[in-house]
Amino acid sequence: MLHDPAQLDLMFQALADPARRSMVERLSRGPASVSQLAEPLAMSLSAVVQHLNVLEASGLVRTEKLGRVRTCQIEPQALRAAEHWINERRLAWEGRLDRLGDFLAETKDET
Amino acid sequence: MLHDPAQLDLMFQALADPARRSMVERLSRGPASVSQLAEPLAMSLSAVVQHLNVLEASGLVRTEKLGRVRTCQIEPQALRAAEHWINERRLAWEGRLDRLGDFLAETKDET
DNA sequence: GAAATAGTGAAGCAGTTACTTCAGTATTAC
DNA sequence: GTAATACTGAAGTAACTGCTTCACTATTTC
Repeated sequence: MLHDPAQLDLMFQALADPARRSMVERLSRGPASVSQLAEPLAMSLSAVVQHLNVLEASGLVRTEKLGRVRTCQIEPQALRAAEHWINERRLAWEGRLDRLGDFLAETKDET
Repeated sequence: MLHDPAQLDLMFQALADPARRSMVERLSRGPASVSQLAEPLAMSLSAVVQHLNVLEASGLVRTEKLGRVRTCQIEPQALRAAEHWINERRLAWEGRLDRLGDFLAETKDET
């Protein structure tokens, strides 16, 4: 699994923009062309292509060009890597709280 | 659960920086003061405070000042919100793939 | 109460980001 | 082969980031 810090930078950076998240959202419902991704967004096609390049560089999206149409897909492994990083930290924190709770409960028993 | 797009912007933006992720990592092992957070980082204390403000604005970290020491803690609910957003999209995509697989399997049966 | 500690706030600055427009290149349709 | 489609690429720009330094304010500690 990709745990390269630079890759995480790129993924979280990519997800930090609402236009890009809406593109990921759209792609989570199935592949789409650049124009289809652009359609609901209030910005030029050029801007959408630039966002798409960010998503592709982050590894979250893979694209393939057939004829004049560039078709885009989600790369679920990259999503999983980002999810995993967050999950690990949250579990570490929650585990700590649990152990603290146990300790306090035991301490209380002993008094 | 916080699904405000602007809040997600702030959270992902906050996680996009390696210094801030390292601060979250440190905090996942327990609360820390600003100086303790700064210690492993090769930057001024001022810079660390600025990163901390970003983390706090995103909701990922909560801080409390007692005397002259500001103690920082992870806010696991915020982590969970970010995790949840990613998870939903990944599951949508994977569910789609599964249904496509089923469809292809059925189609094959019928021939 | 003087000195050390812990953090705060503002100004400044180089680099990056999120767009824009405009001009271009393939590919496909008629 | 002409026109429409689907992008692509470069240049420009305004706003935002991630630092720095320096001056400062509270709190402890001795």
